[in-house]
This record gives sequence, C-alpha cells and structure tokens, in this order.
Amino acid sequence: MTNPFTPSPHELPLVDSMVQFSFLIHNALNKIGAQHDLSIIQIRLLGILRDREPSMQQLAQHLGLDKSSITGLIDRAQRRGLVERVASPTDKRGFNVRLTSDGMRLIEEGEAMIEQQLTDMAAVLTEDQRKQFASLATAMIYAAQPYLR
Amino acid sequence: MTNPFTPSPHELPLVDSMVQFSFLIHNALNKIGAQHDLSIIQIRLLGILRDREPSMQQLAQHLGLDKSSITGLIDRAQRRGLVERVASPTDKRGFNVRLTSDGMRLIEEGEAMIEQQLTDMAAVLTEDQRKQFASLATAMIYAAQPYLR
DNA sequence: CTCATTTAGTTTGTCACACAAACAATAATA
DNA sequence: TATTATTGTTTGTGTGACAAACTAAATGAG
Repeated sequence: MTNPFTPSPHELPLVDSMVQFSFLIHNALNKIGAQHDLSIIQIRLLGILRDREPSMQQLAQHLGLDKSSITGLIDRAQRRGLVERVASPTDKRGFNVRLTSDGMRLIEEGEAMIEQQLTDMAAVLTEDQRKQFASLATAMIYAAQPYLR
Repeated sequence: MTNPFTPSPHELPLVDSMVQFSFLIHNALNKIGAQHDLSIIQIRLLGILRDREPSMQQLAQHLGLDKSSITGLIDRAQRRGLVERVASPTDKRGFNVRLTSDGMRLIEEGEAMIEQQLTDMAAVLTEDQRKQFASLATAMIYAAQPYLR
C-alpha cells in the first residue's frame, strides 16, 4: 500500500512520458556537463573518441553534423587541450582526431558521473523494473535505428 | 520465437538505454520541429503558451532560462507572428505573452505530429508493454522532479 | 600519364540560442 | 518620500549549426 504522505502521482500518458523522460535525461546530462564546462555535443564528441581516432569526415557522420560544424567543434576542444589533430598517414589532406590524456581524464570523470546520476534516478525502480525498462527502451531504440544493431 | 532474419539486438545496459532513448526522442522532436522551422525550445515555448498567458519572468521560470534569453526568444517568435506581447493590466513594466492564432495552429499541428511519431515508435511494444513503459518512466520523472506532481 | 573530377577540410557569412552585466522604468517598502 | 527591488531590454561574448565558396590533395577516365 502506498504511503499516504507521498501520494502516487497520476500516470503520464505514453507520449508525455516519453517526452518528459527524454528531457529529464537531457537536463541531467546538461548539468553534469556544465560542471566540467562541457556541452552535450562535447560529451558526445569525447565519448566517441574514447575508443576511436576518426577523421573529421567520420566524426561528422558519427555526430550527424555538417563537416563545417566539426571544424569549429574540434577547434574549441583543441584550444582547451582535450583533443588533437593527428596528420593522417595515408592522406595528406586529412587528420585523425585523438583524445589527449586531459581529454581522456575529463570524459572518464564525466561518464562516471553520468553513470552514477542516472543509476540514482533509476533507483526508485526495483531491479526487475530496471531490467524491464532497459529492455523496452532498447526495443524502441533498435526498432527506430536498425543500423545500430 | 524470434524471427532469425531480424535478430534480436543485444540488450543495452540500463544507463545506455536511458541516454540513447533520450537522444532518440530528442532527435525526433528536432526533426518534426525542423519541418515547421521550429527549434525544440520554440516547441516548448508554444506548448507552454497553449494554455497560459505568462509574463516574461514566468516564462523564464517555466523554461529554466535567464530572463535575457526570453527577450530574444519572444522577439523571434513575435517577428514570425506566432506570439504577441500584451501589456500587463497590473504592471506598467510587464507584458504577458500570448499565442496568436497562427501560433496556435502551428503548435497544434506540431503536437499532433509528435503524438503520431512517438506513438509509431512505441508500436513495436505490446499494449501491456507500453503501459509498463509509461509507468516506469513516470515513476522516474516524478521521483526526480517531485515539484511536478 | 595527364586532365578532369571527387574528396577532405577550412573559411566566411549568417542565424539561433544562452548567459552575465549594466541599464531604464516602474513598483514596493521602510 | 526616499530607498530598494523587480521587470524587461540592451550590449557584449561565446557556442553551435548550416550553406556556399574555396584550397589542396587524391582518384579515375582516357
């Protein structure tokens, strides 16, 4: 039986629950990023670079941005010493982008905080419910973006 | 039994499923907005104005933005004829912001598209699963933002 | 092998969005 | 009434995104 002093809120309609949940996570990522002066796009950037050393072009594809947007993104990250441009061994026009050790430290810290904060959010659910949520969300993710599988 | 030609993707870890689901929805909102030349913040703005006529200050609180950000946001929306500033009857310094009929038409269209697109996304789940998802997401939303209830 | 075409990345110009600090006008209060 | 607080705008700064024009290098057709 529910504790009468913390009344159960009414159930959000499906679409509302999807949208509001999305904003909830987005805002959390935003705040965590802000603590390290990182925007969400920068978190995504560093996250990608954790285990890759892509060209500018590949980065544009990963992030779904125009190549001209990548130039500025990398410029700013490089100015802060988080990434570096490494001349491509096979193409004199191109660079590969690599995390610096500072960048690696920062993204590891950030991802740890994300892990903890979102885990905390999900702590209102039981272990079974958390498994269910991951399963349902995964199904929608893969159905919508089949190329991810 | 699963169709061997559409292999079930592996289950995402909880935190990954939360983050990726959030981006999935965010991207969908972005695309739907773009079809009407609306950013996500503008969709949120118009959505708030659907059933309110707040002051600039109240708008800043609703959207979690600085008041100086609201000036520009409303300027742009007003230039497009989506909202109007109405002199406050009680405070000669202030305005209330009101949707125009064009703005109302636009947000109604947009929200209908959001409703449909997200409903489609959730169509890979059974009715029971959709109810479960809404329930689990709602629990996390209200636990994280108790003032919403 | 050479010339035309394509590709990789940058530059330039434009705009939206967000903040902070300074400001003007009005409201509230001591 | 005089001081203080509040409302909203302005100004200045920075990030992020795109498109179009551009440079340099790679590729491919003949």
